[in-house]
Amino acid sequence: MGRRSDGGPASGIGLSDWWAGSSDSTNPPPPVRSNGAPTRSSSTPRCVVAPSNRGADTSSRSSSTAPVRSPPMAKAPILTPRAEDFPRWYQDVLNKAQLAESGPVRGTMVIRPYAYAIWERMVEEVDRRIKAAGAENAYFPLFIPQSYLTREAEHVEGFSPELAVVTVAGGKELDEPVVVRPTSETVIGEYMAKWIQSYRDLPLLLNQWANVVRWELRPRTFLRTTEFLWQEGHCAHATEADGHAYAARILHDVYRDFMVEVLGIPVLIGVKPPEERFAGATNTMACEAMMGDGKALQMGTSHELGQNFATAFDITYQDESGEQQLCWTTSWGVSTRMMGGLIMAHGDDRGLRVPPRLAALQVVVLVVKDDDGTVTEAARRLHDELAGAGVRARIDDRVGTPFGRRATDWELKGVPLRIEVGPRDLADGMVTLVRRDSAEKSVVGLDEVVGTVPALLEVIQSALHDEALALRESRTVECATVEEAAAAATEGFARVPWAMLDPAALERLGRDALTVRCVQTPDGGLPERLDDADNVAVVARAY
RNA sequence: CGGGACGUGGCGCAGCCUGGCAGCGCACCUGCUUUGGGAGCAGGGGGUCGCGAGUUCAAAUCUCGCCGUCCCGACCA
Repeated sequence: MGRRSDGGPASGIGLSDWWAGSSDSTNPPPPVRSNGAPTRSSSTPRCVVAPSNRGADTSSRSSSTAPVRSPPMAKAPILTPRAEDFPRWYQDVLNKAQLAESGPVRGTMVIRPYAYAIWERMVEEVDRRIKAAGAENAYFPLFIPQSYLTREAEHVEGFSPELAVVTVAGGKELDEPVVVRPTSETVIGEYMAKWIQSYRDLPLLLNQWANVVRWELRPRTFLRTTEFLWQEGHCAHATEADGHAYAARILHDVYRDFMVEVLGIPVLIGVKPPEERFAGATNTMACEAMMGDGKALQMGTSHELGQNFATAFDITYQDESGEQQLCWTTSWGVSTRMMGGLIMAHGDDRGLRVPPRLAALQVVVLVVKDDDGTVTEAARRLHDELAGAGVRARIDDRVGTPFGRRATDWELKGVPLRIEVGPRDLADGMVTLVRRDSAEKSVVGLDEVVGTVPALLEVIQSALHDEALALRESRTVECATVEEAAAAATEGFARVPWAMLDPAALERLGRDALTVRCVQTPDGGLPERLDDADNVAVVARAY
């Protein structure tokens, strides 16, 4: 939840060969809108929401024999190569893999079914961990009285520029404007105050899955959108130590565990410097990941709110000795921004690569061609067998569509493993397995597939993780001076002594759009105090 | 808010300067041939040219106004 906190025939032509050759023509960018987003002219708005204030390898059946050549007239790349223009590549992936597009209102997005299925998998996995950590799901309203926001000074100040405020509803001016929630500390605080009477009611561990709205000036699909989906946990604890421990536990056991084990994205954990704290928090901890271009993305945050909200909303309890005490609250969240992280951390020049544990679709069984129905039938049996073994699989038997088109499409979508079933393979009782992460192919007996696939998926899972980790390590530099850090952070992460970063140093870094992403202990742990002498700051460019 | 661009079938664009039947690529539909890496050929459907006024025999094209979008900056993370 942090404010703003929150991826032919010529049988020997490798995809990389296609690109090597020429072609200037990069695929057109996707700016989506064209003419007329219909302007609604209906005169009586029932509800007005206004922003406040400011307004193949492949191919080759065996790669070893693939002749290396770059065809003179290579086809245009499907995607803008990552190295050429990373943001454009990102947009191309969103479009070509049919992940998302922008909505009619600036900053909004439409999440298409394939991407939404991935999001649902994220929700499943995160939700399970949240419940394991003891929190319970609940739901609080989208609309919040504006007066609630104003009760916590820093909170309002932080959020007011991005609020969408409803001033007219039901055909009338409202007596008190209502804000569309940018986060729910305030409403939930109000109810926590009602529900908590004694120390026996603590800790109160709540979570909700919801959408929130923060009016953004520079939206980017998934990374920063005006409306996004997330999970926000809100807890009340008896002591500061309990709150701290729980916020840290969420960061470790829910977020980092999910990101590393399921998303396959290595993340740094650390404490945010004061300027990057959530509005109203006394401490903000975060998971930071490195994207394919070396920039940092904050993937999740966990906050200690001290007694700020407890004071503002009168969240108190009676302790064992009968005294009234103020609670210590925490809040934590991860959002659809993780979809952006997934794309940018794992995507390659062929498109998305979804790690198998996350994938809503792990295996696509592709019928290469079929003249008499036997191939499709064999593919179906294989599919059913895989599904029976718990593999999330689907069949692609659209034999009317050329093989290459279908193969390319599934690669764009990043399905971890493709099983090609064709007449040639089948004649030998074999099928071809093609890994999305490495493009490696292997030929396996029909009856061995089910025994092979689950383990292979795990191999792919760790290969993706390891690749992301290797990238991060290769682009992380230990620095002893601010100038060194400024140079290193342009390409990746610079680790510098936190004690060295006085205001002048931060100012210097800021000139190159570099910020402190988090502060860690020397071995990468969560520091107990921000100002411990040997703390290390991770400096980078950030999304 | 300052600066700069751009609005033409679903998407990407040409046409505008020099007014005269609204075009191209992709996508889509039909048929045939194809199918082990982005199919080919033939045929076909789809557009009040952002909106409104003006000039003109005639406006996508010229003029004025408005709206919208994008980029850079600012702001914000």
